[in-house]
Amino acid sequence: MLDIAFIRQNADTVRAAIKNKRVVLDLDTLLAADKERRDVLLEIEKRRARKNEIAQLIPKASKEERPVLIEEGKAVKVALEQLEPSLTAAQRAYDDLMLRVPSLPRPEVPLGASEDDNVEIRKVGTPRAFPFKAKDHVELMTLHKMVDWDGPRKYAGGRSYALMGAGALLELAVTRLAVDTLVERGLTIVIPPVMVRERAMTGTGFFPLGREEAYAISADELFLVGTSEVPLVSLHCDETLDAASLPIRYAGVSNCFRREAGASGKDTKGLYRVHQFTKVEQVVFCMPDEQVAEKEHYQLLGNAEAILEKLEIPYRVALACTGEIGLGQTRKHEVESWMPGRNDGKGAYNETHSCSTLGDFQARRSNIRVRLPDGTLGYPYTLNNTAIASPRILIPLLENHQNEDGSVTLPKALVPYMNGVTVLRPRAL
RNA sequence: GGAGGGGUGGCCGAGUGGUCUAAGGCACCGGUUUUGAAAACCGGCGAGGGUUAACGCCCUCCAAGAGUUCGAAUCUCUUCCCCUCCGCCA
Repeated sequence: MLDIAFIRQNADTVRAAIKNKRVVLDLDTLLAADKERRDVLLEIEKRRARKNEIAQLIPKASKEERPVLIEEGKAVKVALEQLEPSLTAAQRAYDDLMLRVPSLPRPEVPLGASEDDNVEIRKVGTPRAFPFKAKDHVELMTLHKMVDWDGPRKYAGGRSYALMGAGALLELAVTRLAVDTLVERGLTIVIPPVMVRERAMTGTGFFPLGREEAYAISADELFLVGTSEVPLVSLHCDETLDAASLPIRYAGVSNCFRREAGASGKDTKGLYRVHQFTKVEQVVFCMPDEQVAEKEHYQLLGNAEAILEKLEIPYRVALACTGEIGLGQTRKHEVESWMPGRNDGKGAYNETHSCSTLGDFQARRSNIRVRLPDGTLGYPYTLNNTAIASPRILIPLLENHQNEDGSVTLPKALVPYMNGVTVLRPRAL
């Protein structure tokens, strides 16, 4: 969310952001709604002022004056009752449009419409040249009996799966490795609620535009979160933070739920795109200062890279273009891990992490403020980045570390988390 | 799930239909005093919005929403949250 005063004064800048971010929104409709809302408000406030005046006069009025004032009070009340619905309507229209205004991309964000316009920053690690025919994760996991593919699809629907045996152990292991890495780096671990109210979804920017992406628990008016970013940011909703308490750095561990509406038929094979997964997510609140935020941003990125390096997975980092960054994001880096089995076995870099700065977008929507050193109130900046998301990360993990016989040599860092096992061997049928 | 008690400014807390423009205290900030500090005394001290060149003026906010009334922190209804007890339960 942007400040309406800012929008009024910088309409062209905002218009450009709307266009570059490919958001569907007519800014003039918003500006008109804002004008309408203020016009009606002015009319109503005039009458409310009179209403208050009359209420104060009545107790002091003489016997003769009193009935006259009460009559006028009644008339003002009726007038207000007639005007108020139009204020409610104007306010609602305005609020709805305001929630659709994107934040402004940082100057370094490249202009572009699709991921082809993202700018590669660096590649780390070199994809292996396999001297044998490499298997993809579906083959490997089937071979190791790491997944039950069929049972869950019967009782839980498409894109369902059950991690079994070594597959389940691997998820716990990479999760714990990520958690330990982040705790060591000073983040506070949080296991938050995964069912939240609408305000948390709206407050973090996932609603109203991403509504169809979330699972709704209608009986209780709750929603399943698609990332623990939602409850972690909401942890401080309606609060005024002390400047001294910033930065606040959290690492959330949770299951994440995504309907993948609009992705039907896409990535249906294997565990790349699923409805339910486990994720360790980093969330930071910092002072509203671009330089501070930038430093935090690269720290979050560095944390994710450190985890990938521990897992010995080759990856690349790309700066997402304007068309690829979300409504609230002002800058986003994607970390793409090398997955040898993708792209018909030719291999491809695919997104496993996403590192974003959101400026004050979420803080404004979630009503999170910070007392600045000069005594005034401001909105803290928020940032987030994936630390690990499983099972997606198991794809590059297994595919990159496989051997010709289908066994998988675990990266050293993971061995302690797998109870000392160094090589996973296919289970005999 | 059942019964009961609560929710007032950063915190504590008074307030049960009209001078509530929310008392008082604590905390905080400024000043006087002091070598400095403390204490004492004096003053200041919430947020959001509208309007204005500015000073200022106005509106809204006593958990949230709706209602009664000329007028609501106060009365009614609904919801949320906290506490106590009972029930159920990993």
